[in-house]
Amino acid sequence: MQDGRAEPPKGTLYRRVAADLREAIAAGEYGSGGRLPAESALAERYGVSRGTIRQALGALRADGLVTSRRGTRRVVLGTARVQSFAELVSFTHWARSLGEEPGGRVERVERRPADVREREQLRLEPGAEVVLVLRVRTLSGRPVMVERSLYPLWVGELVARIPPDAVSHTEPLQEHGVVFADADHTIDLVVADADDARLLGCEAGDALLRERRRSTDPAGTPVEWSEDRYLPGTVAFTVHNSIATSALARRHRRSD
Amino acid sequence: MQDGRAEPPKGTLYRRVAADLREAIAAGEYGSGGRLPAESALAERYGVSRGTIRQALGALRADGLVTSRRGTRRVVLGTARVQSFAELVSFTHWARSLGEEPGGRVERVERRPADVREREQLRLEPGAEVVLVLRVRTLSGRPVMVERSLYPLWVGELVARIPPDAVSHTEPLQEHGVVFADADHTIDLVVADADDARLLGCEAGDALLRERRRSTDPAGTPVEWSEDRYLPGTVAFTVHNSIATSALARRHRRSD
DNA sequence: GAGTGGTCTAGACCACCCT
DNA sequence: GGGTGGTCTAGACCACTCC
Repeated sequence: MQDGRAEPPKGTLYRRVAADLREAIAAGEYGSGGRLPAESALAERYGVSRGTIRQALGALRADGLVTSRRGTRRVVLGTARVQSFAELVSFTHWARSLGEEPGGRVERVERRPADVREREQLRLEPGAEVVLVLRVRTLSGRPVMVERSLYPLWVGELVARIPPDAVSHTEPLQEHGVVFADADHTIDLVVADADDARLLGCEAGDALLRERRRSTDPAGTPVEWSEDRYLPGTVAFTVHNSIATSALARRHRRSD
Repeated sequence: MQDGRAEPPKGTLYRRVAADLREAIAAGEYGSGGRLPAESALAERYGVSRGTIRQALGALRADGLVTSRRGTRRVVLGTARVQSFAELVSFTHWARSLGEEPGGRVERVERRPADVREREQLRLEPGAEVVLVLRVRTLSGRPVMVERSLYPLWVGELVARIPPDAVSHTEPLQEHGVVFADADHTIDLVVADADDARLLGCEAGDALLRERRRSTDPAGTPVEWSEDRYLPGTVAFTVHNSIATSALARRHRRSD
């Protein structure tokens, strides 16, 4: 496709073009702050239509790699490595991508009726039950996070069958056809309770970084509602947004 | 455009269609978890091509309002209100959108040579100077955040000329042609230092929620590098991401 | 005024989901 | 097998930036 770089013919056209452009940008071919070739030039170079080029560039735009503005060529914003969705929803994927050894153990599994709020989050009928799983997660043996996950029964029954010392939970779920496709995240600060302190080896009252996450499958059905609490200094969340597409929001908290 | 709803003919076609669909979803016309009409049906209803419909639906997809999957109709994920980019980058915009009274005062303005890291973030030449502005931000008179912003000289000189008691800084900047178009955010937890404690009225050593943000203008030129520290309980950050487009990332912190 | 990205059209084929 | 969204093409016009 392009001279020096390997280009295995897999995936759709625009994904291959996007991957090629990503590599070129990462290799510094256009420099930081440099200008990309015009869409028409890229279309000719890759032998595809302008629409396909625009699809590829749209992906880079969403990742915050390039600008786009009418009247001028696109400008390289940065070379930031973008993590996959799996690395976001799965602690195990994330840890592995860091070269760290993910671990963990299940502290508690509980099946009980869902309360009003839980039913709303998981879009369940009145009287429906949920499965609560409390886990400690470790990086290379060091506890870094406490995870409280809530599953609808059809998912929870699969989760409950996973061995307590299994490293990954999303992987066995995938094998049973439970796919995570969309997630809403809320990030804020919370104070460690007695459970957190015991499991993480900190003091009750210490501050923890909290991520609450609601995940749905490709059909839009909620499959998980989780609250993760991280020890300070172990994790940071990064987001890119632009005047065109903003997925990040800042929310006020009066109470909760 | 669509019977009941007001539809002023402003903006591009696909934006008008998107706005109309957003309203319909917010009004619960398809229900939560309900299915949208097929693209072809929408194209006919609005009298536009399928491509335009897809552009509109792409915007809703990016906001996490609907799913998209080959073979099935789109499903409504939620009705979440999406905040504008301005509400994210500007404290003032954000506060106003909450119905709160934004306030603040400048504590310190300082012009000095940029160090290596600052030069890298703002993409400046060796020897370049920057302007540092330290501000306290309030909601309805209550201090909630300390902001340390770094500007390249050409922006900093404009900022320095803004009255110290001005509520908004981004608005006067906009009037001088400085537009914020893209931003990278990093969110984590940090411990309050003596300055933070004094300005926010907390204890040194207390935990604060930190957001670091690098913003660029439409041409891709860095215009601001800021570190904001929020009192616990005053703010939460929310993100939507999907297997298709992920702008959020979880990063490991060994040190910083 | 030339060059560039943003928008829009009309049509085609394919991969996938469902029944 | 029928319906659906995903991909791709070829062309057109326009709004904007910059020289």
